This record gives sequence, C-alpha cells and structure tokens, in this order.
Amino acid sequence: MVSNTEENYLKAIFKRSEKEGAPVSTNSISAEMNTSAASVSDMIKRLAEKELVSYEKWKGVTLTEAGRQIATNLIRKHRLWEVFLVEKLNFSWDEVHPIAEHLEHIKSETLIKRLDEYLGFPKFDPHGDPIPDEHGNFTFRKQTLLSELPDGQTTGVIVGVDEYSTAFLQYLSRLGLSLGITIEVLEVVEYDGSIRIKINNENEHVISSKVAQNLYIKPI
Amino acid sequence: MVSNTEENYLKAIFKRSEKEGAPVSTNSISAEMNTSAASVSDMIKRLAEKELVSYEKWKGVTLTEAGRQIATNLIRKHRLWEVFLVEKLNFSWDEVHPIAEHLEHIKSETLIKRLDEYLGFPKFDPHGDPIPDEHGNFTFRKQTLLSELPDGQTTGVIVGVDEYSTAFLQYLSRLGLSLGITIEVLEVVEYDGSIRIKINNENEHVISSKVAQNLYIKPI
DNA sequence: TAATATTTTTAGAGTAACCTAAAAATTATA
DNA sequence: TATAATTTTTAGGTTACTCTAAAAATATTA
Repeated sequence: MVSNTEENYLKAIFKRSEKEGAPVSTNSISAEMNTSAASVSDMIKRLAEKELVSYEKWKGVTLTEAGRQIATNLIRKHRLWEVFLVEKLNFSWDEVHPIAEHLEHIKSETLIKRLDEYLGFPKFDPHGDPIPDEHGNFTFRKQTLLSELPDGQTTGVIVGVDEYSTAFLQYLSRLGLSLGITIEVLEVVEYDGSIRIKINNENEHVISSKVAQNLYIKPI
Repeated sequence: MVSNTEENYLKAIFKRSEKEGAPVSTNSISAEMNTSAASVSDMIKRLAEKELVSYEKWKGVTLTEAGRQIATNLIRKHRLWEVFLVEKLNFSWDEVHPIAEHLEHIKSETLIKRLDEYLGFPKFDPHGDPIPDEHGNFTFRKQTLLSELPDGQTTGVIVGVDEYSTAFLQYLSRLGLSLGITIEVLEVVEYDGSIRIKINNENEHVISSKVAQNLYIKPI
C-alpha cells in the first residue's frame, strides 16, 4: 500500500526529475513539497525501502520504474479529473487544480478507465498539459516558454502554462489569454524583460517577464 | 478542519443514532467503525473538544447540530457520487459503495453543488436510499423490511436494501431482485424464517431470513 | 587548499490515529 | 443486595508524518 503522502512525494520527485534531471536533490523536493529537508530525508528512506526510489546518501534520488509508474498514473488521474470538471461540471480552468489534487488519490483502476472513456479519451487537460496513457507515455509537443522565444521568431499560439494558481490563470483570462490564442511579440524591454504583445492580431498588452516565463507557446 | 477519520466517526455516530437512538454507546460506534472501544473513547474526546458531539463519561454520545451537519453532508456526497458512477460511468449498484466511500471526503462545496445539478438533482441513490439536501433533510418513504412485513400484507415493491456488500447485491441481482421489482410472499417457514416468494408474478424463489432482513419493500 | 557556506542527515520530539492490557464504572444475575 | 459480567475509560505503546536544532558531508570561494 502506498499512502497519499507517499504518492505526493513520488509526484514531486517526478516533476523535479523532468525539470532538473535525475537524481533530484533533497532540497529540490522539499521546495516542491513545502516541507522541511529533514522530512524529505525521512520519507526518502521509506520510499527506498519500498523500492519506489533508488537512493544513496548525499547523492539524491531517482525514481524506480515502479515509482515512475505511480507518479505518472497520479498525473494521469489529476488531468483526467480536470477535464471532467471543466467539460462536464462547467468549472473554469483556474478553479480545477486544487480539487483535482484531491481526486487524483482515489484508488480505483476501473474508475479512471471509465472516466477516460466517458470523456472521450482526451489527450490534453484544460491547461494544455498532455495526459499520459496507462503506461506513463506522454504526447509531446513543440513548445517554448514565451520568455525564451528564439531570435527572429515573433509569433506563436498559446499551448500551455507553467503555473496553476487561481491568481495567475484568472489574470491570463482577464487579458484575454487562453489556449489557442495567437500572440505576436512586438517588443522586449531590455530593462526588466517585460514584453509588449499583440493578441489575436487585435489588442496590445504589456506583460511582465514573470508571466512570460509561465506561458508556453508553439511558434508559427 | 475536520479530518477524514473524524468525518467517518461522525457518520458512524449518525447511522447508529438513527438505528438505536441517541445517545450512542462506545461499543456501538466501535462495531460500526471496526476499531477498538479504546480508540473510540479517544476519538470521542477529540470530537467533543471540537463541539461536534456532546459527551458525558459513561453515558454515550450525541451529535451536535454542527456534527450532524457534517454527517449528513457526507451521506449526501456519498450518494450523489454513487448516482454519478451508475448513471454516467455505467457502474453497477454492487460496485459503487467502496469507491464512493473515498469520494465522499473530497472537500468542495462547489463541486457537490455542480455534481448535483449535473445529475438532475436526484432524490435517491442506486440502492434506493434518499439523498439528503444541503440542510440534511431526507425524503422519507414508507418502507418495511421484508422480514417484518405485517400480517395480512403479502405483496410489495423493492425500494431499498440495508446492506451494501458486493456479495449481497450481486446475489440479489442474480435472483432478479432490484429496485422496483414486485415481490409476493407465498410462505414464511416457521423453522428458520426463510421465505418463499414470487418475483414479478413469475418466478418462485426461496430466500433466507438474513436476506429478508436486508431488503426494504413498500407494501402495495 | 583552507576557510566558509550550503546541503543533507541525524537526533529528539510532537500529533493523530491506532492498538492491548488493566482499571473503573455500570448493568445483570443469583 | 452482593457478586459476576459487561462496558467504558485510562495507561502505555506503535506507526506515519511532521518539525527544529545540531552534526556531518559536500560545494564554493578566497
């Protein structure tokens, strides 16, 4: 049996592995989980006992295949529930993350299979993130952070975000920014990295570099 | 904040109060919860601290209004999720109880409001149990246990069950017994209380007194 | 490379939820 | 009503998870 807490740690390790590569440091996990480094050390030992991670003292942590399976399955469930909440219960994309955070821990393989079917086997969640299949395979898609758009490239379509707080997502909505919207970069301000953009060839806006660092676009 | 465990205790106390009347004994709760009497004593103190139950040593436990509110809301959520699982995800009535046991603890008022709306404000769950409203009011319905059918009465329609195990519900299905089915009592065997019945004016069956003690019917 | 800073682990402790065994109170029975 | 049986509570202990503070190891910088 794997507890909800253990599942959350595995998910955190998976996320950090994707971002920073394995092995993942204790501090990185404690940042992701909002717990002390001491708690992480503790938990890592328990996960290593259960062979969900491999771990050498002072050298960080790597998910085993079993650990990765649990993590990706959790992400799968999280994202399927988010689709359900938006598509069926009319939630908006800025409300669903915290609820899915709980729903993802419901343990029933049949439930998630039926839910997937009921939703028509969606491949992306309401934030544009790919939904992994039962084996933990993700659909990948060309995407760049708006803040890292290569020289010469000025136009792209919003395909995802890298932050899920209500505040951030509501702010995007207020600007008229959502999945599928076209952005053209008119100017990058040297001083603070803020960016002047044209939205859907219509309105102009200035967004901060912090916003640009959390917006994924597909260049066109 | 009320933990999942505390919620489960409140639900257990509510159920036993309905059956046996308040105050509920420690042993009764421990039977309902499958925990030791010592654990119950422990928990009761914590619930009393939080003013979710009122409690005098040696004298049993009564839910406060706040405690009752949590318990009935939990039952509301449980039953709404059961409807969802059966109506939308094509589960059968014998599969949904354990899954709903987890789903009922998801804490979001909005979620349950939207779910209720999405399901068309159902008044009964797949086992025939009434779904309380947000204030904890139940729709009541005339019903008798088949084992307690009054003299003279011989015919009724199945409106509910008093056990939710997969084994019991599957057995009922196999006999052709489900909500809405008409039962006519042909004979009650004195010796062991078993009952010979006619189902929908067609097939005859003999069912044990134990089955009859867990079947609610509305006499017609 | 030696001193300093940072990271990670260990030590020790707290809380929620559980347990068994023993003591205390209540209820049933002779 | 005194004794026995049952119920309930208390005492003391375990596990999962959390923490802070201190020690140990690693990484950085002068």
